[in-house]
Amino acid sequence: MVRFNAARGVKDILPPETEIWQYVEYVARDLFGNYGFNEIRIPIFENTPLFVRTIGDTTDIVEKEMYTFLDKKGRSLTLRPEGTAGVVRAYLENNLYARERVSKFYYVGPMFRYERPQAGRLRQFHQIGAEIIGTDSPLGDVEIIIASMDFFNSLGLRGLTLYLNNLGCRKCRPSFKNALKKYLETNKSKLCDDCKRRVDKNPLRVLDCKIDSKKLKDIPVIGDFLCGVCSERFGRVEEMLKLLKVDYTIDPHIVRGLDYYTGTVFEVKTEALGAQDAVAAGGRYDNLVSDLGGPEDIGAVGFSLGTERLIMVIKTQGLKIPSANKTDVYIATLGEKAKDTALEVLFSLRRNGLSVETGYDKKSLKAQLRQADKSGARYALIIGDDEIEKGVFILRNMKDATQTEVKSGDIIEIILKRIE
RNA sequence: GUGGCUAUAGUGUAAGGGCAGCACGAGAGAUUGUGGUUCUCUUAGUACGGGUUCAAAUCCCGUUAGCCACCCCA
Repeated sequence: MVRFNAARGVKDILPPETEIWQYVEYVARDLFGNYGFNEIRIPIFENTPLFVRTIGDTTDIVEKEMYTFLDKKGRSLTLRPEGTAGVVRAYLENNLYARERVSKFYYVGPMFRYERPQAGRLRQFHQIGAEIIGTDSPLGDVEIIIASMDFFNSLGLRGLTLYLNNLGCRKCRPSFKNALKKYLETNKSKLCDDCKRRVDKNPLRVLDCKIDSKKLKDIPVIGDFLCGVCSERFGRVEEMLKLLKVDYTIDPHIVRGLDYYTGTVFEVKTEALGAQDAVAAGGRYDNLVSDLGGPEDIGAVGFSLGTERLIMVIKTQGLKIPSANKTDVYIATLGEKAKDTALEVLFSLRRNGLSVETGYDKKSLKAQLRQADKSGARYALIIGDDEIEKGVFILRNMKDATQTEVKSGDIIEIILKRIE
């Protein structure tokens, strides 16, 4: 017997875990709504060049992690590995910059990266993200950072740390990059093999290499190279965070794996997971809109969080989530006539907004009540042939095991009254 | 992509060359039409493919998958 397996690195999300997903997404919609973000729904796949251009052709994501395929007309398409590129593409394609000064979006959905799977690292995973496009104000940076922290806090997460860095802008980053490159070349012998490759291709990445970062003394620090505008803005971000009493740690090793980042970048890490501890990350990307052919000087900032990782933290910290979908009434029947009556009552109760269950197979009353108990129903409605003769049903309170005969004609009214 | 660990009923585990067991779950029943506790019964498993051996869940090889670290990141 051949059985089918899910593809590697993908996961079924089953009840009751889907309740956590629904709750997390509900809280996200509510909170981002309060922050002025509107939902945007963008395609799962895009033309491949969009991702190559925005994420950067020497990044790991583009070099080895994309699900890229040809369609029947030979076009190269790619399953989105992240959300920002698609959002910015949609923003430009729909000329949203002409419609409003600043656009704020959030999105929810699956992303795809061909990586070796591990707990918290899947090939299809889910992100919730938000973007502010149309301003380079430090207030945007702070809104994005605080929206993400508030989101985690409102779910009750503990043990999170916010790490912050600044990557500089078009003006100041090149001088830092050159200094770094020069330094790395003279110290090349100390580097690991991966980093030796990076020196030419993407020197910034050496900064977050765990092997080398400790060995390299007096390596250039971006902070010393920031131009006036960048350091002023970053100072303002720090001021606002302090004013709002948001704790953070400056970490010069945060460089991000996507090339479009400029200025403020951040990661939120948890102590509850293993090596896959980044639960959210983001930053400013002031050049991306113009790089994709849009107007100059449209600043933007955004972040995304990994839903699977978030839910892992929720589970390991044992956080409570409100449970939904409780059965109100379970209908049990006795006899043949009762079946038809029960059928009518079942649907009319449901049409009155009640959550009602009944059994599918012929079973003893005992078994039916057992099912009722298991379903968590507050009431069992027992419909028997004898009672039908008298024009009544038996309404049993499952919690205190009391039961009363109620007139069958009044059943909806009575149950609605008791349930509320 | 590199290195390592692991794989036994739905779930969690035991058996470490010689009869696959336990707990939970699920289903049925315990004097006729009344749930939860208790008791009884039933259900269901050695991931897949090879090899060694009289004999393999157990040893070996391969595959697949999960996990850990690296890498990377959400």
